[in-house]
Amino acid sequence: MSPTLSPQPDIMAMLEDRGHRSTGPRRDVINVVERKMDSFSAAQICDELTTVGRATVYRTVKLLLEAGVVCKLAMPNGDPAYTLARIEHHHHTICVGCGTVGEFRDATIERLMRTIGSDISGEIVGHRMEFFITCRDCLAKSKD
Amino acid sequence: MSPTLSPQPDIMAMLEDRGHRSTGPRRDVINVVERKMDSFSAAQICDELTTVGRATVYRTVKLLLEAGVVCKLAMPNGDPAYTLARIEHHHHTICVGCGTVGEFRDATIERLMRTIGSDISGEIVGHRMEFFITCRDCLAKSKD
DNA sequence: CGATTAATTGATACTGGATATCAACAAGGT
DNA sequence: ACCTTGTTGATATCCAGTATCAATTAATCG
Repeated sequence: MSPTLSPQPDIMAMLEDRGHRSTGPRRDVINVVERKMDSFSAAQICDELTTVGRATVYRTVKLLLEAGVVCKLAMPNGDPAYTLARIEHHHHTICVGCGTVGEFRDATIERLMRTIGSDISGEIVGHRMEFFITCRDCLAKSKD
Repeated sequence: MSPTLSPQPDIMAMLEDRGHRSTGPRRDVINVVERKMDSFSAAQICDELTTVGRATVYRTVKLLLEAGVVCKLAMPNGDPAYTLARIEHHHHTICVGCGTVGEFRDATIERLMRTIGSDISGEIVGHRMEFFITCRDCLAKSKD
């Protein structure tokens, strides 16, 4: 029915593997998050899930973050947003016009990492990389 | 006396050029920021400058941010931090051990930007890039 | 210099994201 | 069914940052 972009593993099972219990509220949050095709905020989840407490929503999102199921990223203005991670290791493009978030992976970046590693006194343990773009649709719109 | 890392231009003058007035509170904030050799938070400035109101500190930091005098960056845990910008266009390394922030510039990155530009449907208007590292000192410490 | 005008200040209240507290509750093993 | 321990959620709190607005002050003009 839905055009499975990339079949999500059983997210609740992933959390159970990490030692967390399968509870109703958690399944509810996961169900909502799982359907998100674009970025979302924890507050949005709260709004859509009035049955689950605020604290639990934030806690569950945090668990998902730790499990790598979702990514936390920063919009151009710094506001945080979450996205369902569809690609293992990837980076984000964020349209400054409409806020749509895209994922991409580029081997060049990973190669660059290693290059930079040798320029830096210390050991790279991670990175954050976000590209702010004007997407095709917004470019088209801006042309009147 | 102090080993002038790179002679700071008159920051207050830069703000005046941007149409802002030279006021006591602003000069106070700038004086404190100017001396920062590492990253800092707006709250820290407030603590060190009890004579200046919270709102004014935040406002002034924002002006400095807009003028490109300071950079806002995100620590590994997402907490915001500011640093004095010493290099025109650069990226940051943040030590996850001690929180020390470094700046670096790499032509490869700028080249990469262009490469990626062609892979993305839309136009790149900006980017954010941060490297989380374990610095030499912390590496040494961890070796006992 | 002193008057005018518009920017600035700062106390206060507020927003929004997120976490701490803690008593009530439920999951899952025995 | 029972017990232990993880989980929940209402509430309070925290933190970064912004809105408000009357009082103040910088820069300009005469």
